[in-house]
Amino acid sequence: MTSKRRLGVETAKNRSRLIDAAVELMVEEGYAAVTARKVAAKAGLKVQLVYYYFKDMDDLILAVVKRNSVKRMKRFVRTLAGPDPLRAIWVMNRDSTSAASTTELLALANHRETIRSEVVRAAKEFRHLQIEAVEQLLGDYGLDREKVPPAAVVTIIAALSRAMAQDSALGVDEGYPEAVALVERGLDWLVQQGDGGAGGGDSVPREVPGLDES
Amino acid sequence: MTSKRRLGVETAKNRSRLIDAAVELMVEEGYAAVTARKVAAKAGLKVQLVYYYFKDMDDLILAVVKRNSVKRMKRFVRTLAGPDPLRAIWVMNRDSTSAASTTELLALANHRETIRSEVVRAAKEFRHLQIEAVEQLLGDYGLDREKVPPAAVVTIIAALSRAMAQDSALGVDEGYPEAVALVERGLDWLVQQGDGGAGGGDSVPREVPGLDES
DNA sequence: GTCTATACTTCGATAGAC
DNA sequence: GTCTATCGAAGTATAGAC
Repeated sequence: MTSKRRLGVETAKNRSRLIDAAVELMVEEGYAAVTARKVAAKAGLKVQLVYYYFKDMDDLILAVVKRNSVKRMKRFVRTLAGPDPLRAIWVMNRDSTSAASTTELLALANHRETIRSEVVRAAKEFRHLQIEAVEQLLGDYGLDREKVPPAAVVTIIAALSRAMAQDSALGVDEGYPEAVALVERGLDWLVQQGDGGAGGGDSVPREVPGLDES
Repeated sequence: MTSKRRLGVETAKNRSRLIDAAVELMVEEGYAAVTARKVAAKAGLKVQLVYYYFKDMDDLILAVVKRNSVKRMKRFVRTLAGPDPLRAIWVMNRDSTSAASTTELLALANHRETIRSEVVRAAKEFRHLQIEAVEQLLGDYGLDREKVPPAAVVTIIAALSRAMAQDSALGVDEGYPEAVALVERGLDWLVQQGDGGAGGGDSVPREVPGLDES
């Protein structure tokens, strides 16, 4: 009813190519460069195909966001399966391959409602899952939730990771080595609480965490 | 030599208005909306004045970035003058009035070289000054730099602040109350080391910082 | 599904009169 | 310093033939 033009299948090969092209463009040149013409050119297709597969440009961007969310969730589930999930979460967050597109998506979400709601939805879901996982872990370690709130740990780790990814993309690394070292110390300590000095093997306990009296 | 067109004074009233308009547009609609026509319209001026005062659009954006840096530096210097500079730095970083433009500028810096170098320059300078200030403070408090590295403290605080500002702009606050509380606890503890339980008065020491054994 | 053709808008940027 | 006039390039989106 709403639109005269009516077509566009979901699992088509060219549709996927257009999304790929859009992601590349966003990373390389920024969201402003994601135009129908450029996307089509990068995908080796004609402009009109963009409008055949997507309602409009917002619809294309939305597809990019969703693909992004799905990929990240899959990685997260895989990550949790391994040993030392706490540090795995940290490393996963630190991974900066998707840092560039995250920055762009964040900026985009501020100004386009459809994008915003999807970004927010995915972010909340992801955050909750991480908190839940860490709650479980710290519980297993027998740690007091009051002293080491899982939500705080996850949030600080995520914040530091994102900032580091954003800054290193620009070539700014001032302070990060020290910050990372401090977090690592904290994680060492947390994990050490867990295996009680028996299981792991190569975990080097060292001392107390970061902010302790001298 | 390079350009035929040659004019544009630095301290003109209309020049400043154009920068104002550019900032507003960037915050409200994103950097892609900062076009010569829209900026002029928002400033109530004719399009051509944009090109009279600025070499090109990049030049305008650059002016926005510089104004931003200067403003932030001034706030920082003011901030350091007061009592409890450590917490003042934290509060200042948390301030989210400029969060929106920061997100945009960050995204922009990834793709435009002239913007990037200025953003990076300002970021590094600012970070160094903060680290220096905190080093001084923690030194006064008689704290061991190995246990509480100033660079790590500043970086984590800045990272958490930025992430929180970005997320709250979108309406995501999951985990932040807990993270903020943890940081506050840490700051309480640090400051407490400083005034030895004498000076301040209303500072409630409570206990040890965040990541301590139970 | 894909292409041709096309309408309309907005953009950056400049030349030159006043 | 500001305005009129003007380019050409690039953008979104649609209609309709094949």
